[in-house]
Amino acid sequence: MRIAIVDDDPLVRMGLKAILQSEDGWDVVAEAGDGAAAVAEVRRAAPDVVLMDVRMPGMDGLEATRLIVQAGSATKVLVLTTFEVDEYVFEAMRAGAAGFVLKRVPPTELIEAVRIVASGESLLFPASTRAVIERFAGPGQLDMPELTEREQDVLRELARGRSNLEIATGLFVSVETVKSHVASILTKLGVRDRTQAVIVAYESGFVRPGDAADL
Amino acid sequence: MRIAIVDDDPLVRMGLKAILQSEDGWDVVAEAGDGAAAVAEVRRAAPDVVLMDVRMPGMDGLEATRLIVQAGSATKVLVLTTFEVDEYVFEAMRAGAAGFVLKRVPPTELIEAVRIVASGESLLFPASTRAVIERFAGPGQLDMPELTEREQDVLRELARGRSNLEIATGLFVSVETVKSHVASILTKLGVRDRTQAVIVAYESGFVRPGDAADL
DNA sequence: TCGCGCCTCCCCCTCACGGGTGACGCGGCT
DNA sequence: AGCCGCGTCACCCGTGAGGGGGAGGCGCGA
Repeated sequence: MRIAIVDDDPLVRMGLKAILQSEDGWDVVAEAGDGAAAVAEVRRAAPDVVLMDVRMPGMDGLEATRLIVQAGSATKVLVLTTFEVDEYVFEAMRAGAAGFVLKRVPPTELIEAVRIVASGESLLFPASTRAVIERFAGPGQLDMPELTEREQDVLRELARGRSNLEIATGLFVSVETVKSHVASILTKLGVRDRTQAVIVAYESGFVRPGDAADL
Repeated sequence: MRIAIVDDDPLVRMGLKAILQSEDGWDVVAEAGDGAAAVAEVRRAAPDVVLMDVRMPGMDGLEATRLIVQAGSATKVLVLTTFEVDEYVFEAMRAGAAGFVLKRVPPTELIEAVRIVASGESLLFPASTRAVIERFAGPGQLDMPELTEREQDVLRELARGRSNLEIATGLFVSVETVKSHVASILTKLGVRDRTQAVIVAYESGFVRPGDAADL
């Protein structure tokens, strides 16, 4: 197992190195103190796993992760962080990280985490998993507080790509009524047309990918 | 810690019960062999955690999970499954499950999992986490193979709610060109209007919530 | 060399959409 | 009683959007 360690604090690097090299056959083949150096080192050493700190001077760990993953290397990135900032988790996932753990986890768990990401699987620490589930699956379905019940019905229909006429027949009302609701939705959401309304619906979590499985 | 066990196999229930009751202060306060009974038992016993099997005769575990979560109880649902079917994971997350683990995990991990979900956090086993990350963060950004480069550019603009004119100025071409690209996109995606195109873009993962952070 | 896909641009035509305005019945709140 | 939000429906009007054509340039492979 070939491992790279990226952290701006030399002491943290030493600590991690000591933990990881206690495993038979594990080798720390590269170290870096900032994102740019990390990208270069990974390109050079082609490790199996990179332990990547988030907060670093210069290029941060998330940007470095993005570059490493987009370079198409087989190297897996395990992001380490001191604080449980949800936004880091989402950014890290989008950057292509294979895992996200807290620095303070016990050595055995850290070793297990490295083993898991090296095998192609992924893991997040429990609080992040909760955040991800909430964001992914959503708190059920958000309820656009400013919209009335009926308006939410219409917005759901909009988000399924229905025309005003289709919505009207589906909701058993006249097209005029639908238009009136749509107009109200547009002004309340502060958008220009139905397309933007649908985008807001997706971005806000009011509807989620998977809701319109058909089409 | 008050726990409910839901599984159609009495032997599995016995096994789980034995494992969980080996912990001090942990009590299995309800059991059920199908989804409907599970919902009723949880309503009656109000346990802290439910271990929920997916495959069951009658109402399955995912539907039962949905009902339990939507009922607004504080009970956390930990879904157990024999096979690593990704689709189950997504359904479980959307149903509101707090965790998703394989039945075959060692007892210590199962106990740890129960402890985690009871504390309000969540966990998934590593293969599921990988699947979730891939689906959530996506493989970067999918590339609608049937669309040409330029058409993908236009679709991205559509997915940000831009009008034809805005797209034209943004891409430094004429409105006519944009209209022609849009027409091509609509026929290729087999949809009727730009709104449906945007929906397809979201549903297919071509764009993801967060891509249009503005608006 | 020819064809073909892609990108670009143009014209005409139709219509669903969206803005503006007004109206009615209903229920709840004061 | 009065008011107001909600849901329902209606009409007019302007315009953006989409369908159906056609056309030229460019690069690439047959």
